[in-house]
Amino acid sequence: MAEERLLTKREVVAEFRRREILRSAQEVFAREGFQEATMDKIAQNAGVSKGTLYLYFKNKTDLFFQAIDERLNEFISLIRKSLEGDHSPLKKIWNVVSTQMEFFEDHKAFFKVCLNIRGGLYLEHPQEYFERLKEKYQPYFNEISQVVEEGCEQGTFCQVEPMKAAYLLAEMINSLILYRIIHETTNPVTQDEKLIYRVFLRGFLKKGAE
Amino acid sequence: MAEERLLTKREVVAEFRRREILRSAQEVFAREGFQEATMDKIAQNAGVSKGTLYLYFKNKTDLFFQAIDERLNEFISLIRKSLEGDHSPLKKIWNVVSTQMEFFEDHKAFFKVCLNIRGGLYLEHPQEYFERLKEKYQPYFNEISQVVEEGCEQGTFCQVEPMKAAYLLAEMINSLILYRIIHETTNPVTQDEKLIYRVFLRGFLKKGAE
DNA sequence: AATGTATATGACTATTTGGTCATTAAAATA
DNA sequence: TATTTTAATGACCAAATAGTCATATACATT
Repeated sequence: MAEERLLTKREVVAEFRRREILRSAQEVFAREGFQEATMDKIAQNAGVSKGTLYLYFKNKTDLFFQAIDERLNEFISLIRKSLEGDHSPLKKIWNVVSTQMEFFEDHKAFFKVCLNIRGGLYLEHPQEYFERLKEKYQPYFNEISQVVEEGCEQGTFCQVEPMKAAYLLAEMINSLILYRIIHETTNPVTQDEKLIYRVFLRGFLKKGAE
Repeated sequence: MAEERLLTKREVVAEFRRREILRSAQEVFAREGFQEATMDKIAQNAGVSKGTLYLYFKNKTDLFFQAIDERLNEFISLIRKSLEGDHSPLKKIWNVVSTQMEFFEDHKAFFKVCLNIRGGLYLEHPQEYFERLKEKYQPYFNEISQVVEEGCEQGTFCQVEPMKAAYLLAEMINSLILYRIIHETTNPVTQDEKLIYRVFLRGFLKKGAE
């Protein structure tokens, strides 16, 4: 049996603090955006002093991106899981659509933060962070474009630059999430999922396929 | 003949200043985003002192939204013009796609500002401004959804919530503009216009129509 | 030309806030 | 329990910057 040192009380508390700060940061950033979310608010919300934030995170930007990182990992891994196994490209597209729509339906605040980053922050943050995030997001686009490529090879989809198709799909999904947020729609997401699925497929399906 | 008082030198200069400040603001906001664009930078860029900015605009937010307003008007009126006359819904969709893609191809910086607003600023600005902007953008969505509605009535398009179709179209276009920006694509936009047109139409066209 | 009026200026103020650090408290260790 | 090590605190600092206002300048009017 491996010699597993028990965690000291110190380490347990530290881990707990870290998580509590991240949770608090996610909350405040989502609610107020980057600028309005002050370190004081985040600290207060987490029930620690401001100084403590700096024991666990280098600076505000660092905290921000670590807070996002977690959720983004969760999202990416959900998408990955939904593409496991050897389903048809059609089925995989459906899985992406429904996974993403449902995820953001449950995390509207996080969705806003994502838009926020894409639109604004890469003007206002060190390039370095934006690059890292882009890298993080890349697998998502890669997965989709791979599915499209499969579809092309199998002759289900018509010839198209797979990455562009991936962008199109991603934004089509975003558009309806945005629609739901702006119009405060509450009816089931399934309808919207079906709409996107249909439009996307019709757009890319080869005549006669499936 | 109406008694047209000539503008005094004062008034001419004032109008010139106003325009020069707006132009400068558009430039700096587009390049640096809202936060990083300081009033000092804008003033310097316009070749006036900071105090002068406040003679013409209430505050920074006001200047920002007025700067956007102009471009947005230009955009909306281009879209409107492209929809004038009684073309078929198909032709109109094509006009929207090509007008929008070409406009933003020429105004990438402004496109970023738009994303910026949509994503972030409505967390960080007085609600009031966001509402006004939303109102401003509304005609765009109305025009498109009207075209879709026409198409439905004429039996060209299949039944669909027109406003959702409008959102979908708008974001599909955005997605490829974004793609072009991120991948620094320089090949002609026409290809991308065609792609969107095809996907959108296939998605919404009734079987057998056109 | 002299006087009055509107505009421009930029040093200055007030505030906000990210980040620090000397001090205190708590936990590990001997 | 005494001592050492580590973590937490929050008053404090420095920098940035939106917005102001007394002064200076340019224009209009008589």
